[in-house]
Amino acid sequence: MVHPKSRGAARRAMRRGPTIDDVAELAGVSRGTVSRVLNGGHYVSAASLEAVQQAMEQTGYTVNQSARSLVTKQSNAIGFVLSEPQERLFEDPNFSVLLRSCTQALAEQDINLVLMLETSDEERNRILRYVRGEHVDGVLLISTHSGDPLITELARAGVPAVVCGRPLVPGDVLPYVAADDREGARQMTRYLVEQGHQRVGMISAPQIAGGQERLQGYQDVLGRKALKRLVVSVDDYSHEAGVRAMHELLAKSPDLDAVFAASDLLASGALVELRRAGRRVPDDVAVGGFDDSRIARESDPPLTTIRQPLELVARDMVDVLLRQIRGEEAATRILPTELVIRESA
Amino acid sequence: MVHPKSRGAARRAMRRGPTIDDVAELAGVSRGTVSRVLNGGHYVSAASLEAVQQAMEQTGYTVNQSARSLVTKQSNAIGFVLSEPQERLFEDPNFSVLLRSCTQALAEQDINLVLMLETSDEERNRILRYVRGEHVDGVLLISTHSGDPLITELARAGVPAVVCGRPLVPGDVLPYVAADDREGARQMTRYLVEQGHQRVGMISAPQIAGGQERLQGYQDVLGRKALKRLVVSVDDYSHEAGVRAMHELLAKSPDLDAVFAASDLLASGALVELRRAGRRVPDDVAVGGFDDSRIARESDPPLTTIRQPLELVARDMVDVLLRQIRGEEAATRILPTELVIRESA
DNA sequence: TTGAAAGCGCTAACAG
DNA sequence: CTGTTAGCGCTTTCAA
Repeated sequence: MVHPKSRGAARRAMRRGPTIDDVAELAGVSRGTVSRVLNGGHYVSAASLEAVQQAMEQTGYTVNQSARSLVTKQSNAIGFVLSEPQERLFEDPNFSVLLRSCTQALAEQDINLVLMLETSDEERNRILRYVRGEHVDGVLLISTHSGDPLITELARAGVPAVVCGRPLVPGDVLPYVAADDREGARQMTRYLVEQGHQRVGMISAPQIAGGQERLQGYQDVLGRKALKRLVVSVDDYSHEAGVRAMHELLAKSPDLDAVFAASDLLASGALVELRRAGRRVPDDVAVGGFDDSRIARESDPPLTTIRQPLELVARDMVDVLLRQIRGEEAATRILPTELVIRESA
Repeated sequence: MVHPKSRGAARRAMRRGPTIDDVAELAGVSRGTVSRVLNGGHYVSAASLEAVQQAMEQTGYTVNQSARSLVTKQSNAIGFVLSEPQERLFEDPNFSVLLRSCTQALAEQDINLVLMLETSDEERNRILRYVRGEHVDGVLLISTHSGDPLITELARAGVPAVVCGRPLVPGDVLPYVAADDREGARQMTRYLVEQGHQRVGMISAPQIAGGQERLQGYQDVLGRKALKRLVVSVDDYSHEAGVRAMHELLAKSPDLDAVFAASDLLASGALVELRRAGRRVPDDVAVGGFDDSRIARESDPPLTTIRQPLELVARDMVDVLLRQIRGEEAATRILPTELVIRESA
């Protein structure tokens, strides 16, 4: 019986796979030729190519990415960095969609995604060290709160990066991909008004990515000044904040007949509070959300909301990042939103 | 003006950081000594250690993981594989918690998490190739549906791996970490009975991880035979399935006064359907969920549910996997659940 | 079109 | 305790 301590090491040693040399030998060519077929097959005769491919098949060869990276300085991986000081973002249903879509888009190009959480200053430094150490070729950054130092640090380090949503730091230091938050907010506000609602309130979260724009869109339609009493601001896009904000709004403007919440999560909280207050939705108070996330479908009643094309945002982020890595032009992109009418308004 | 194509390459070349030799030179020691401090600092004099650390600081040195991996055969990364043929799992709030907690637990050990989605047979093969190619040292597997081929393939390949939840394949081919689903279901069922409910129905999902056990727990308390009319089975843990199942259950057993749903998502669907049917919760029908996920707090009314210690599950998965990688004993672990009483029952 | 050879940056013996 | 050295598996000149 083998000592347990040694089992892993033993198996690991056994498991060492075929190298480029094994393939070369079997194919009867040099190591250089095998490398050439690995990298596009240019300047290789048909015969050699055939022989090498067969040999690779036979041996079950896989490139050793470490060896390759050591010389090419490319890791074939990108970092997906999530900045979530309040541990909140991870619960956002939008985030899941984004992460899944990015992973998929990258997998199609055979690129791997390594997930990193910026939960503290310490972690941020770990991430920066890691990224600067060329462990990843670039970074997809999901940053929601204003003034995230990571954005400027990444930019300063010259690391290829793209942000989701307009970065909440001064200057356009990094390219970003975002939905057209402002126009989306206009769409919703206009719709609410067109439905005949006289007093349309808003639950806004100006410090969260997109929050400014959503508030501006609302103001674009309803005017900037006269609405103080109809707007309540919260700190994040959470359900709980929605509950509290709705409570406050009802207190300030008991006569309101519609409310636009800056996210579906917020809207779902508003729904709960409205029911508790004995107001029917949409008959007494209409409710509009933003995001068209899963909860929009699952809340009761289902939410009328603004759809953000998140799958597209993800694909575009990946596209912009890869271009940037290749040294091509990488411009910010703004994607159109769409009104989705359900039962809440 | 530089041609755009070359910009990336140029910057990349510039960015090449300090190597172990630079540090060695600056510290006035050999490359071997630097390597030693990098790997635990054993057999190094206090003076050398000090000098090296200072030199590392000064140069801003970071190890080149590729070079290291090339010789150690360890990638310092683990794969987090999510098998989700129906794209459903990613929307499960439990999954987010699991992913976040695993990422954090690994980050604490300075290990990176690479995320992989098994969305198709093709993707599964890509994952297997990748894993066999030693790109990761081990795999954390989240597999919910029965008969996932990845489980057996991973086991056959001899890759260190641990599954979340009891794997739905015959034989214990891989160690796993799970909450005590069966006992949790008993806790809930008992509670419902103790509250005086006479006809306790169940919405079960026997094909999903933990689903069998949750049904068994219910049957442990209420008896196996007599309850056919009170149990409805669904295909997954989704909200929509909950709506449909509740509808069906109400049709089959209009007199039921409580229902235990095998997940919070399912329970939230049941809540919607009950309201539509004009039944008050908990007065007419009490509802119990399972998971204590975010929705349990956010649904209306908040759900009485069974808490799964997911953060703990995640930490234990990481622990079991790392042990396995080190060649130590790696045993399956079952974690206790807890009844959380809110307003729905 | 191909082979030979020189590293990439690091770890792990091995002598000292 | 420390320096020296031999690779790890691959890409990439450079000649041929």
